[in-house]
Amino acid sequence: MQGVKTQHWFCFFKHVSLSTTFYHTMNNTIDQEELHKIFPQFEEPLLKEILSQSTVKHLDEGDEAMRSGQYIKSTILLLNGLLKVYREDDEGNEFLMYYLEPGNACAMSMMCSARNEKSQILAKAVNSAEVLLIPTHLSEELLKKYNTWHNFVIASYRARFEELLQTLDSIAFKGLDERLLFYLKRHVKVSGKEIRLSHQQIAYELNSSREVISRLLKKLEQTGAIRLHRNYIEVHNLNILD
Amino acid sequence: MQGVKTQHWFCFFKHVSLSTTFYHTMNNTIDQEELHKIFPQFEEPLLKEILSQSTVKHLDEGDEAMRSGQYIKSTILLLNGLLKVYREDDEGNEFLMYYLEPGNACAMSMMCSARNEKSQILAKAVNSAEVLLIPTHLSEELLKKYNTWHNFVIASYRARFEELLQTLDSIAFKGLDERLLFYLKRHVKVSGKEIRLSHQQIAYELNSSREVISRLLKKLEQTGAIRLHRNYIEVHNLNILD
DNA sequence: CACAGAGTGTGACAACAGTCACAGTAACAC
DNA sequence: GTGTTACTGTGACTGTTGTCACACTCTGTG
Repeated sequence: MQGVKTQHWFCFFKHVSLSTTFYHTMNNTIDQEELHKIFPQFEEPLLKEILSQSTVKHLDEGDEAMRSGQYIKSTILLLNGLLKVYREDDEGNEFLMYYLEPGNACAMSMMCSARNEKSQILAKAVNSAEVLLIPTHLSEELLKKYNTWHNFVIASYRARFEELLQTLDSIAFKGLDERLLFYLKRHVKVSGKEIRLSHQQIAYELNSSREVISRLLKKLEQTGAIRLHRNYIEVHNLNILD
Repeated sequence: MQGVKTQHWFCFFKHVSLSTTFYHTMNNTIDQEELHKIFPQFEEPLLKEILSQSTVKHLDEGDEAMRSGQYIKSTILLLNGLLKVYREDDEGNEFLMYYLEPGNACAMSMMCSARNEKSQILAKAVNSAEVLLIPTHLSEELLKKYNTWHNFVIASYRARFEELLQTLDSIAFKGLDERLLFYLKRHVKVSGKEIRLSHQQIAYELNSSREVISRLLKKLEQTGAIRLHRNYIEVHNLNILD
């Protein structure tokens, strides 16, 4: 099992970028106007303060924005691209908790950096992505100074908590078939109806095995909800069975 | 199944209080000194502000501090007693997410009240308990005014998030045997080595069935980790298998 | 073209957890 | 005491998921 996973690891993002090929600035800077587009709720002085003290970090496909056990010293905001956030156990198993989209903040980074503690999760870039790193001390200052920022932080906590609860629901109460459906729906929401993943990759993110996922996908195809191809799934209508 | 659960529901807290019979003030007030003992990190002016505008609510065994779908208009702090926090699905299944102990805050209540949204979880009093209800507007004020309060809120978010992640781990990665062990350990931590629960009640909190739990407990007894009695489990050493 | 490697399909089997039926036992009311 | 009820134990069975073995297909490479 571990062998399969390791093998899988290296090819994991091979096909993901084929469909999501939007381009972005390769230089590690961002101007106020761009930032405003991503965070329209932030007022000008807040944007200025953020820009003056933060750094932009570029992530390539598959790069880890934060990993288990790592000390976090910044609040992480996603500028563009897509991050997948995983939970992993001691044996190297992982499963997907939720996605982060542009304009989202990583709740764990806020919590960890505020208390100078270790990360408990793993965040990986699906495609090329850029994150904004806001040093802890600034983030703390902003909290007192800007209501907007404070609300943003609280909202982020809540949003992530709720997504986590949804994931928990699907694991605790649902069979693998429904979990797969939930997974596909979420994938469609962030990446569109062409899912360019192998069955192995999906199995991996659901902490299951390829054969089982293949069988369930086959069943789904028979309902007409999806169409299977090599390395890619065409989604027609996932709400058929609701 | 539903029938069993309903039946079970009414007798759920029957035996819980036998072992945990500490007593507390029955009048719905609390003075500054008491509050300081529970929240030693809060400075005097903060305690005074909290006391001046908050109310104490008494909960009897089994009362719900918050339930799914309810609008939350206060931040909930636990003064004494013990709360169990559950997640429930649409079919009435529930499982235990974590406990709240005196000095803890309900993270969901903070998030919900701040945004005037509905609760997504269910919190029940294990034994008699008292909670402090802090109106939303005060909680918001305190956030800007007191660093201590702000840190407390952030710490609460983080603590609850981490406990949730632990629960998630045990569901996602572990078999029922290990989940049971995890459940028992946590129970011992908050309520001591005499677990006054029926197998049915445990099954319910793990979203499993009585027979399965009985079997697993039997196996555990054979290792010497526990000793089974009617309506109560005597814990010897749960770390034997680690 | 042949070949290698990744991806997919499939049948057989094992393990685990949930369900059912029923028996036995402790606690309690009468 | 009897009877009732809740709690516990147990064997048989089922369904779902994970595992293994292997065949087949697609794609890219030399």
